[in-house]
Amino acid sequence: MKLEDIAEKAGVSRSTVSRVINGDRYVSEKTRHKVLEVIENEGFSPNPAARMLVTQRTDVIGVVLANRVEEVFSADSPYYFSNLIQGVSDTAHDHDFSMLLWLEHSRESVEQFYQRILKNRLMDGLVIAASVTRENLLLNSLLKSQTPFVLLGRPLQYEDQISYVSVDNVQAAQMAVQHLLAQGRRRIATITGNLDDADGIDRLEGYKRAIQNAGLTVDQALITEGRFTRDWGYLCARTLLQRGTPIDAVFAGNDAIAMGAIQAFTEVGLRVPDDIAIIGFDDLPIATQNAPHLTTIRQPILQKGARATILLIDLIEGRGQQPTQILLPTQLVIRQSS
Amino acid sequence: MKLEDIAEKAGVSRSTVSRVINGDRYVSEKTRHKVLEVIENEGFSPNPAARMLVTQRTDVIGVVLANRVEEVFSADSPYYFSNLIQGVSDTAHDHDFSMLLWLEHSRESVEQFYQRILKNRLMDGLVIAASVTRENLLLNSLLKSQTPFVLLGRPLQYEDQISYVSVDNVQAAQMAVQHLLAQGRRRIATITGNLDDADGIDRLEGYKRAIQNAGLTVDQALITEGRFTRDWGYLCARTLLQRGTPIDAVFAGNDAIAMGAIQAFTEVGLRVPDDIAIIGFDDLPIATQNAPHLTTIRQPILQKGARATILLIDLIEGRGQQPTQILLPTQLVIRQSS
DNA sequence: TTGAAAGCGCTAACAT
DNA sequence: ATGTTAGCGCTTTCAA
Repeated sequence: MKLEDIAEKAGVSRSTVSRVINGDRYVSEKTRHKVLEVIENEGFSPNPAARMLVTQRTDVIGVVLANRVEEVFSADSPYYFSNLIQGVSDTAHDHDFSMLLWLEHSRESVEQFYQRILKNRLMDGLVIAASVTRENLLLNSLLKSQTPFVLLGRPLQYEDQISYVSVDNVQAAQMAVQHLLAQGRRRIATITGNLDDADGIDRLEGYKRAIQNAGLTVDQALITEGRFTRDWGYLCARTLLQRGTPIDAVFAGNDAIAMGAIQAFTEVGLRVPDDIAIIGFDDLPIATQNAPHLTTIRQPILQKGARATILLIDLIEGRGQQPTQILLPTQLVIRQSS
Repeated sequence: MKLEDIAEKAGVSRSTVSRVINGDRYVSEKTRHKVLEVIENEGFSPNPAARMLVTQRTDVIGVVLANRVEEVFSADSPYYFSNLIQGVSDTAHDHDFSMLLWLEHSRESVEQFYQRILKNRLMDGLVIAASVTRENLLLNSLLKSQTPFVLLGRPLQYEDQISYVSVDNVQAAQMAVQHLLAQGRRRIATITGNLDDADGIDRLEGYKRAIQNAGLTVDQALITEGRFTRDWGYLCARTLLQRGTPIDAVFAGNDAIAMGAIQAFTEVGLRVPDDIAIIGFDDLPIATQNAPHLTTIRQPILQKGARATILLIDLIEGRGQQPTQILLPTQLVIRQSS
């Protein structure tokens, strides 16, 4: 079934059917009705390939989850990326876009992965959720080819040339540590997330600022460099314990880290929050699924995906040409662990 | 940049370039080399719209996650669907397909959702991960239009006309309950998953068979109908407690249910496994993230996605026309909760 | 307000 | 082994 068949059945020309489908104003009510009726009866929808070929638009966006598979969807935080995708998906479909999902294959290099994406010409633009150190190839090619894209998270390079959506990690981390300070804690440690990632870097920066603003000095013995996983949280907490430096609170780079840390502290008989307070970041479901419920910073994950997609579609449709940066608000959620 | 530009630079015709790109045998080594060199230099890849238009193939598959959003990606088990998607994605890309992801929008009806998918003509076929009661519209239309598709999970209708990949839930559930029986448990209750879903139905069936095979009688007071979520597990466990019927073990429809049940039992002072044994289904990460570690049935989630995709691509490419059903093996994983 | 016709970039049948 | 040519099903001038 094609346009021409509809045209014939409706007694009009191809062009008129096309006009009806595309909402052109210059069609009489009468013919419009007739044509819509035939389309409805036949359950017709236009061939997207033919349309793409002439319009040079696909109405498809790509979503790139560029962290290594195991980190993205494995043990700890599938929730985070799942919600991101849901936010993108909802918004995309609101604007009649479909969504091509790109996941790194376990048996391929990052370079191959990016090549695969770049070679695919089925997308009008990309939403990229990835730690950005590794994707110079991707970012460079995209910038060079003028392909519209929006980053989820602050890029470490070209910050002013790139549209992105994030939260104010520095400010949020400060808020977290200030909360611990307000509880009377003074020996506040931190277990960072990945420090090749703006989220990790900025949260550490916020920690330091809060400590300094309180008139304390930043003590390297209180800082452990981890990754955004539960296992790393566990390991880094043990490292802190082994160092022997007294601590009465920990600011964790995210909730997964916090859960691992709680486990480590609990195992050696420390009580949370009595002996040691813990605060996380994200407010994932795991935050409230075990005792003690986790005090944490809530960030609007779904909205991050949604706003990024709106931004991308604006870019694709030629609205708002210059790079835009959006920081979404966060919220301190006080529970039992602090 | 198009085929013709490459042709010109390589000093050959459009068709020859096309032949090289599509691996046609009838090209001399010399020209093939020349053409590939130009393609490489220019970073050319062919316009998929043009190719689709003539080949009537898109090399795109769709993945439909048709449960309500909240159930798919929310609190409990994003892990399950995430891994499914990863399995599909890996396999799709092995065969040079891209993957269009379909998530139900929070503000749309199932019917609208399915219409949206059916109207999109950008896919050669579909992998459908959904409880199947609700998608008569989808299945019917797909069957009628001869669109290739593969179901993840056994369909409740048209079972012999439909290709699907699942595990042998009946047998697996029997294995689970037999394990409890072997531990000397005799008052074995079950908290089912959704009973409008083949997984839920078949696991209940397996439970009943195991009970009967052991010479016991199925007691309705030991059966609670739940859903595949932690919350339902919690609620149904409380229901069991309120009924007052003595129980010494619970077969949960999945791990999320099991976790909720453990919480409910622990809250009233029951010890797992001393007072009550629990067994789950899936073997998600949550199974080992809290004490006691959960005894459960492991199912190969990634492989489910992978096999379904292979099946789908076979269908698309005209191999193996008749509907195929695949049941993947499961495994009893004995841990602390039993 | 409508129709005729050109052309988007590719593949594949046919010719050579 | 390579080139020529006719579409694939749409949108979009241009003309009427």
